[in-house]
Amino acid sequence: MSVQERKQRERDDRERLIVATARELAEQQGWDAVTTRRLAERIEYSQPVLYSHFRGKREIIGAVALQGASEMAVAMRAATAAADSPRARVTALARSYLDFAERHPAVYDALFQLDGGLAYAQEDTPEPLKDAFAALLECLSEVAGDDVRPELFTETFWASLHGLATLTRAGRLLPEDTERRTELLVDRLAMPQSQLHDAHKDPPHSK
Amino acid sequence: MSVQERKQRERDDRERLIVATARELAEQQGWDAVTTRRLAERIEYSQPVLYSHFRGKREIIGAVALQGASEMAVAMRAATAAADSPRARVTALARSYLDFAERHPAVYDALFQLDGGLAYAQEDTPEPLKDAFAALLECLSEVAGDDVRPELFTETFWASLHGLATLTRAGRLLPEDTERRTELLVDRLAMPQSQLHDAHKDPPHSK
DNA sequence: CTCCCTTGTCTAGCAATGCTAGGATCGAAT
DNA sequence: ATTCGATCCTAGCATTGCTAGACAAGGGAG
Repeated sequence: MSVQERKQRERDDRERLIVATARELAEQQGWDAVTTRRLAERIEYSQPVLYSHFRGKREIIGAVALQGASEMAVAMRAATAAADSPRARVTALARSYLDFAERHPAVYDALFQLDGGLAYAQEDTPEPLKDAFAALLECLSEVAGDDVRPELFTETFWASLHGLATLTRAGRLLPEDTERRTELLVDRLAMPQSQLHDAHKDPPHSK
Repeated sequence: MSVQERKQRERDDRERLIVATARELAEQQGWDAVTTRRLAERIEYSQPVLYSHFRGKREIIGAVALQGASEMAVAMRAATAAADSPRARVTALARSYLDFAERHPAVYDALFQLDGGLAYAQEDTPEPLKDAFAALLECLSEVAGDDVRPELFTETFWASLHGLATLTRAGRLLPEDTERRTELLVDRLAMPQSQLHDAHKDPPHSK
């Protein structure tokens, strides 16, 4: 019995090695450089071994994505915990999100840019993904305002951050103004505390 | 001399045919299906012909992207022209942007998702791209507010739209709430007319 | 009208990709 | 010690982007 356990443990180790190596390779040279051959060579096994752990390259990307989602959730919660006002929390959240995307571009790609074969916004969405969204939701609910569902607000804020992250990384936006764009986003999107409970009374519509 | 002109004309026709076919194929079956072989077969030439017009697949994607940028600029200008208040113009702009992304996913991918070998946010950025950004800028300058550079505001708003567009199309966001998310974005990001000239007096900061 | 030579096109092929079939090998249980 | 099953690797397939080199067509000079 113990021998089977050992084998299973070795198998798990190897699976972790595969994911870690894929991630490392992707961070170093981009996902295009992550070929099954190179990956196999780095883990010092032959290619078919990869397919005994994962259905294919997609699932490997998916595994990296899940790992990244967990880390991202941790990072965001840590960042928001250090701030003391709702407003400061949102700023910290936004910074931490964009910082993660910038420092782990390959992981961010695996999560949101590439096809990792993961289900999103559904029941069978993997736990780490739900949790990362939950981390966003926890912080952003505070400043959503009374006139919008917190989920809807979170989705919108998240999409904005995602847009900033991807366009910047793709060279569509110059990185110098990232901080200013972040501030703008937080300033305008997040409801100031004072308006949180009387937003319905005097909505600042012009017409 | 006339014979050379004819040849050049035929060459130009064929180039247009290549781009149009690539776009069509991409819209029908996705960019993955756009292989040099399939493309060559559809235009009824051999693969090397493609390389006498474009350096490679990337440049073909780039050509589709430029075409798309022009069309997008036209669509956005048409949408905003029909509205009469700054606020209505921004809403129309946002809807038209997201509508374009939804109806021409392949073109949108060529523009912002794939590598078409184009320069962005630089001097040598192709004219159609600059113009598409200008179309955004024209409309959004009106509601940027006094405390932000119009360019910065446009970039941020654009990034938000881009985030919504990509996350929705990738299945990360459910399409049902698109309209509500758009409204939220416009409501919060676009400065209401009334606050345009006294935003500096009493900024709604909570601290 | 005939020959040549440029221009343009195609056939065939290369290296790299994701993925798989089939055989070889190793080790555990009898 | 032997059998048998799990595990792994060699070898290969089809497809990809891209290119070299052969080949043909057609205009210009004699």
